Amino acid sequence: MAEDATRRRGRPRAGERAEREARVLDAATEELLASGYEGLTMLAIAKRAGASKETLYSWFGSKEGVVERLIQRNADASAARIQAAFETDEDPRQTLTGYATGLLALLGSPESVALNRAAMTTPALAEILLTSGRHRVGPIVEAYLERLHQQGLIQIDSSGEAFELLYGLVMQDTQIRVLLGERPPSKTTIAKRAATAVDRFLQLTAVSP
Amino acid sequence: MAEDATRRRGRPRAGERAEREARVLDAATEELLASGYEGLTMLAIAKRAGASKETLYSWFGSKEGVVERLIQRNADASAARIQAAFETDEDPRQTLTGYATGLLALLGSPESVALNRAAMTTPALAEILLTSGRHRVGPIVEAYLERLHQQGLIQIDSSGEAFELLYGLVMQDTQIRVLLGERPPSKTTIAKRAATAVDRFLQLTAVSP
DNA sequence: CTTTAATCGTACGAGTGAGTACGAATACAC
DNA sequence: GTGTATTCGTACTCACTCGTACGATTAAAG
Repeated sequence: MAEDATRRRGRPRAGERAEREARVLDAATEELLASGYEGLTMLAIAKRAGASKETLYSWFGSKEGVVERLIQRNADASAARIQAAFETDEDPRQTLTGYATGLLALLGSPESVALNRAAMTTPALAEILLTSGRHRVGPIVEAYLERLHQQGLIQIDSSGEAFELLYGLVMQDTQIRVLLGERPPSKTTIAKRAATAVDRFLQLTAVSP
Repeated sequence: MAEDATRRRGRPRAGERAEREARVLDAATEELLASGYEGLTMLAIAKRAGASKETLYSWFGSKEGVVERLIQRNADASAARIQAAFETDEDPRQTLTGYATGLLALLGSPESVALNRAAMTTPALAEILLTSGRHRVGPIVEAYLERLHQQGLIQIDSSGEAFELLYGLVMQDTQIRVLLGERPPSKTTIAKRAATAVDRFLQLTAVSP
C-alpha cells in the first residue's frame, strides 16, 4: 500500500485534507450500513477512518453534520448521473427507460436506503435529503418532459404532474418495501419494470389523433 | 369525569384490563407522534397512561413489544376499512376510487407515518408491519381485481401486477415525501388524485375491442 | 376476615454515547 | 532551528434509558 493504514499523529501533510474527509465519509457510510443511524457512533466512524473523534467534531460539528455531508455527497452523484441520462440523443423511449432503470437501481441501493431511513427519523436530515435530492432531480426530468411535449411527442397538462405519473409507474411501492427490509429488485426485474412503466407512460400521454 | 384520571394503587377492578391496555396503546401513540420511536420512552408512556413502568413491562415485555401491538391494532383497523370498501355494490370506478381515497388518507395519517418510520429503523417491526399490513391488504384488492377481470370489465395479466400498477398510480411518491416530513395531501388533492389514478388504471386495463 | 393477586411509586444498576479537555506528537512556514 | 497549526489518544463529564427490585397499597377470592 502506498497509504498508511494507520494515521500517525501530528500535523498532517498539506493537501490531504479533502482526501481524508472523503475517507471519513466512506467510513461513515459503511458504519451506517452496518448499524443504522441510531446505532451509528462517532467513535466507530473515527476508528474506521483512522481519525480521532475530536477531528470529526472539528470538521463536521456533530454526528448529524457527518450524515448531512453524506447525504449531499450522495445527492450530488445521483443528480449528475440523472442529468447525464437526459443528455443523450436517443429516442424518448430509450432515454426514459434509461432514467427509469437508473432510478430503480439508485433507490434500491443500500446507501440510498440507509440515508433515507436516517432522514426519516431526523427532520433536519429529511429537509436536506429533499432539497438536495428530490427537489433538484425533479426539475431535470420535468424539463425533459416539457421538451418532449413541445416537440409534440407527448401530450401532458403539466410537467410536474407528468413527472409524478412517471415516478409512480416506475417505482410503485418498491421504495417503501425496500425501506421496510425487503430485497431490492434484481437487474432483470428492474429492466422489465422500467420497460413496462415507460410503455404505460407513453400510452397515457399519447397525442390524440 | 367517571374515570379516575390518576390511577390509584393496588389491585385493579376486575375486567378493566382490556380497557387499560387500550389506554396504554393510545398513550404510546401520542408519545410516538410527539417524539418518534427513538425518543419514545417507557416512562413517558406509563405516565401518560396513568400506569407504572413495571406494569408495561409485565404486559408488553419491552418497548418494541408495545409498538408491535400498536402496529397490529392499526393494521387490523386498516384492513377492516379496506375490506369494507370492496363490499359495496357500486360500479368498479366508484369502488376503486373509494379505495384509492382511503389509501391516500390512511398512508398520510400521522399514526401511519409514525409507525412506518418506527418500522423502518427496526427490522422486527418492519416484518410485522409488512405481514400484518401490506401482505394482508394486497390479497383483498387483488381478489377484487381478479373478479373484475373475470367479469370481462378489465384486461390484466396478473392481479398482483395490476395491484401494484394501481398502487403506483394512486400513491406516486406521496408516502415517501410524507415520511420525509412534507405535509400530507389535502382532502381535495386526495380526491383529484384518486379520480385521476382510477381513470388511468381503467384506461391501461381497458379491454381491447 | 384473611389471603392472594395486581398494581403503583420509587429507587437502583448497568450500559451507552455525545461532546469536551488536554498533553503529546508531527509537519509545515519562516 | 524555532514556532505554529493540526491531529492523535485518552480520559473525562454529563445525561439518559432500559430493565429490575421491592415495599406499600388496594381489590378480589375464599
